[in-house]
Order: sequence, then structure tokens, then C-alpha cells
Amino acid sequence: MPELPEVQALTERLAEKLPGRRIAAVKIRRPRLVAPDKAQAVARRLRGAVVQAVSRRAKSIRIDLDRDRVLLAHMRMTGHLFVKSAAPARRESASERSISAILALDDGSALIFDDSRALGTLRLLSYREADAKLAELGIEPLSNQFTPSMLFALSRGRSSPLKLFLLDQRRIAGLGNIYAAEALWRARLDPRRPAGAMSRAEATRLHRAILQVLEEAIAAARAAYRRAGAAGDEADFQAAVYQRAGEKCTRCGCRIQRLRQGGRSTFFCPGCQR
DNA sequence: CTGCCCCTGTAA
DNA sequence: TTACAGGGGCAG
Repeated sequence: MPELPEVQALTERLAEKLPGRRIAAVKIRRPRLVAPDKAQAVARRLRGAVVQAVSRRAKSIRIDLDRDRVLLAHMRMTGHLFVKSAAPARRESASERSISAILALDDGSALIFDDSRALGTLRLLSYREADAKLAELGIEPLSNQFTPSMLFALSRGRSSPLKLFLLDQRRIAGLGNIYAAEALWRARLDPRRPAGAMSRAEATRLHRAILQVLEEAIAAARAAYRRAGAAGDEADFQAAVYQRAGEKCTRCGCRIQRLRQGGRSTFFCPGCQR
């Protein structure tokens, strides 16, 4: 499931291919992708648009077009966005069933939004609308504004558990279930502890852990793209706790546990996460 | 704040 | 055959 690192690698890839391309034809196969009842209008408004730039904000991909049009893509759980080259399609490509949209480009290639669970979104907005939407998100963990002091300050007065604090996109934007759990393991912090109870030293540890996890995962996602040219998911990232309930912690040997927080599973080591 | 919903492939 | 996975939006 694409979190910030996978979206970053994907954005870099799209930024190499899309700028300058004109959208020649649009097929929205799953109307809810863009908005209920708006698929026709969106398709019409997209035709002829020229890509200016591609960037990432949290887990969203922003595709700036000309004439005050912006595409905001969110992959959610299973979304994949990729450019299919003009070369004759190889038969092995995934079933058409899961393809949500096809944007044919002027060089014969196509931007494909594939999404087996169909939870992803692709919104067509004005620049102002896109800016407003993205402004609701919190700090970018890879920006230089994200410092140990900033993380400490953000956590003050928060009674919610650390794990949920890290998942709250209005404070820190881009961490999902996997890397939140991994960062807490690296920082040796119990996901159940109230965020506001972190000491300054612990916040510093957590800050470092978040950056390490994200940077490793970005490197893994880039490598996956270079190798396969397609997937780029978290497969290459070696998770220490995520989906490893019952296995032994590589740091202390205790059994990794799973629990539910905010309706989602959290994996952690009760031995060394305090 | 909590919890339901969206959606469908996969695991039990 | 059913339960479950989960990010984000929104109702309560």
C-alpha cells in the first residue's frame, strides 16, 4: 500500500515522463474515481490539457496542467499510476477489470490509473482548490521544517496514542500504517503511549527514526522501479514488526504483538518498545 | 473524539 | 462463505 515513500518514487518517475505531454483522449472506466456524476464533465475538461509539472504532497500526487487545471491523485490502498508506452502492449499486462481510468497522451503513450480495490481518487481541481485541499495537510516529514523540536511541539497536549498521532495527516503528513509502526519500533516507543507524554529525548529519537524509515523505504521503492519498472510498492522494505505478529523481535527476541488502534492493526514489540 | 463506509482480492 | 485489510471522508 503506497505511503509517502512509494508515492515519492512514483512521482519522480511520472515527473520524467509527463511534463510537456498533452492529454489526447480520456476514458474514465470507474466514475467514482473522479466524483459521482462528474465523470463526463471531467473527461471533457481534461482533453487537450498539457502537463506542466508533477509533484508530491504527503501521499497525494499533484499533476499541474495548463489553464488552471490540477489533477490530484490518491492511490489509497491498491492504486497504481503508470505510463504505458506506445509500444505494442504485452499480453501479460494486468486484467482490464481493475483499470479505473486511461488518459491517452499525444505521443501514443497513456497514463493508466489501475486500482483493484477501487478506493483511489483522481480529482480535477483549480489551482486554488488544489492549494486549499493540500493546505489541510500537516508538515512534510522530509522538509527541513520537520525537526525534533517541531515533532516535540506537535505532540504537546496530545493525549492520543503515539501510533494514531503519527497517522494523523493534519499534523505530520505522509506516514501510514506500515511506516508509523516501523518508526515507533526503531525509536523503541510503545505505540499505546500518549503522544504528549514523550520526553524531548524520545521525540528526538522518534524524529530520527521517522527519517530513517522513510529514506530507506524511498531507496527501496526507487530500486523496485528501476528493476521492475512497474510495481514500486513496499516489497523491498524489510519491515521489523509490520505483519510479523508472533515472530521474534530482532532486537530483543520477544514475540511481536498485534493490537488494534483506531480500527487498524498495530504491530509492536512489547519487550523493547516502552 | 469514535466508528462506519467505500471496495474487492485474499486468507481463513 | 465469510471476514478482513485499510486511508480518508464524514456522520454522529
